[in-house]
Amino acid sequence: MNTTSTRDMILDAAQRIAVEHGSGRITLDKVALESGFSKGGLLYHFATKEALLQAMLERLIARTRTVRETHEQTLSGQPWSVLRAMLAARMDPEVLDPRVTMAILTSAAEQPALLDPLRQYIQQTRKHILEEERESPTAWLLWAAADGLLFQELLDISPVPSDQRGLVYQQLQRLAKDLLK
Amino acid sequence: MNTTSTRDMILDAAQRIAVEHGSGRITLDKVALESGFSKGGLLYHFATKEALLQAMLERLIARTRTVRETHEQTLSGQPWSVLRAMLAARMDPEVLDPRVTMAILTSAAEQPALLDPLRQYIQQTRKHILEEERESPTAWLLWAAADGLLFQELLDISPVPSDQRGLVYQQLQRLAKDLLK
DNA sequence: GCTACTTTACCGTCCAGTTGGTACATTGGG
DNA sequence: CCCAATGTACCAACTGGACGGTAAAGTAGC
Repeated sequence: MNTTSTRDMILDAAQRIAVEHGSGRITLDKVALESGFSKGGLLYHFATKEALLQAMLERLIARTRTVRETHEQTLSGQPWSVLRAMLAARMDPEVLDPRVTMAILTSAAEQPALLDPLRQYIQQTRKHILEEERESPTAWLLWAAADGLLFQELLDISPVPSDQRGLVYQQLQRLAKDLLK
Repeated sequence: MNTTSTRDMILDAAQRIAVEHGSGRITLDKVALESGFSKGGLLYHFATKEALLQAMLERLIARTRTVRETHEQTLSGQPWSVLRAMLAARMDPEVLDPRVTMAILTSAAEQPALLDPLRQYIQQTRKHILEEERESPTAWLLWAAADGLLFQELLDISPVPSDQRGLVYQQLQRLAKDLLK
């Protein structure tokens, strides 16, 4: 069926818009223009703009999950392999373009339900972690640190000059290895 | 001059809008209604909507700075007192209502320059920290963790159930004390 | 009557979603 | 095997409301 591919073409266009228009607002008209379809065409495949954004988010989550699972295999057997794989996946620039993330987030401010798939994924990951490790405030703190680094990047509000951010990230990995046993 | 107080009344109204309307979009019409002034009245005091949001942000920063300085006095003499004071100020719910923060952030997605005052404050704080301590990736990581906790709260994407988040915050304070010496 | 402040009425633009189609493929009854 | 009925994919034009901003006309205090 050609349908899936059309939907993907539209989502690709939406992502390109997010990237090109500086993480600003995604509009249906812009996506229509960029994708080569008419607005009516878009709305045939995604009933509302929210549905389109949700599909974008879901695709992003699916890709993140895949990358994480790859890292999990590398780390399997080691303590906290799931959390550490998640942290590693976060750094993969292929998956999580900050500008795309930002575009979804701004829409989420007006439509909190938009992030429901993300919340579900987060809870799955939490459960997955707790299946092999005990509760640990430190672990959740490191998770928050990873989120913080992402958002600092998104908003360009990092206290650290860009050429030194790699060190901070390495420190995150190191602490994950040392603090959690 | 009465101007200052009127400006503050308008900013208060804008914050109330941010809180009541679920961190969604702040509009001039809503702020006008809430403040009791007409829209023309608002625009006399703030030339554009962006100026209004910027003023909101600046007031927020000023308040955060005050709270931080109070904590600094308590911690003065101890290592990393500035960073630790900053982390402590972050926890103060009086200052940083997540919904107000979110409202500013969503506007910032379209107007990146809006956050310039914040970026300036961040760099000041960084400098202030480096005046008494050496570079430390761990310190910046803890800062990122504090940011991450805030954003998780904003977007309701914390992996930790709300009744256990206090433990994570405590862990942040504890690590700041133990890891940095 | 000048200055600081405030209002009312209005404008232009942006944008999600609707309407009423067209073109082409699929299918089932005779 | 033909063709009418039905479904799928897509489009161009339009609608209506939200929203940022403007213009001109007040009004109150000095």
